[in-house]
Amino acid sequence: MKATFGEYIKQLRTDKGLTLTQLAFQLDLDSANLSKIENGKREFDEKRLEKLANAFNLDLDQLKVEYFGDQFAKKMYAYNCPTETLMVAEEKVNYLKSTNVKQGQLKFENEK
Amino acid sequence: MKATFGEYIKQLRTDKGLTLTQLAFQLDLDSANLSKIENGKREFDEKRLEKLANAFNLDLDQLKVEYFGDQFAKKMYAYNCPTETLMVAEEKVNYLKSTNVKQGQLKFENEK
DNA sequence: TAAAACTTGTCAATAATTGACAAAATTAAA
DNA sequence: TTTAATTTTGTCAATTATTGACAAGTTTTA
Repeated sequence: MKATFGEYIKQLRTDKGLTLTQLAFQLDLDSANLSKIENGKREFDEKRLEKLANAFNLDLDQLKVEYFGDQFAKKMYAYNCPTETLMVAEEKVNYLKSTNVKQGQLKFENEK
Repeated sequence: MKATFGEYIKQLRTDKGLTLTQLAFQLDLDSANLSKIENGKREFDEKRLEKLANAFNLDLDQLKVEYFGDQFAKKMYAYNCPTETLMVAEEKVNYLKSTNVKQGQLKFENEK
């Protein structure tokens, strides 16, 4: 397993024999900044997930799994959260789905 | 279950018969802003989790479960992430723990 | 109906993220 | 080796997001 999403991208990129510049172009990103992302010095912005999926012909859902799984894990690790946290997250997301909360009602929804 | 962390705070607060002003003071927060937090119009800042635990004599770990569980759920809901995301998160956090990544190595670690 | 409690709106101040570029370091090719 | 390509690192202004603060409104309660 790759520890970070950055390493995951790097893997994809090198497997396909792309240079940073080439991939960065597809992601509408500076190659220097892509390098930082790959090396965990910057975050990959979620607004580029779709472009990333396109670049490598990946399933967007699978990419979300990798991306957010990584985000959550880092948070958990940084804040030393009990594993239970993820169970509660699951309950809550089911609850949200079941109540079908309107867009914009939750603060998070405002994000792009 | 409470849908949001804000509602959870409100519950705690009203159960204890505190006013917004009283709790806000303990959290070093403006009462108007606490109101927004309770109503999901603002995020509760993680740096105040400890104060919140103190105010209600709660276990900090349990609070983290509620807080981050809520955060993750909202993200998942907003971005329509597959449930699988949480499994991957669990794997990854275990991986991080097992490799005992040094502080500061991960971008996230820089946060307070 | 007056006071207390709560909510909402706004905005400047602060903080975080981003894009951009230069320059170093590393790697690959000739 | 030299040279070119690639990658990494550092920096910083610009953009964007979050926060604290306060005023003004509404709702609740005594």
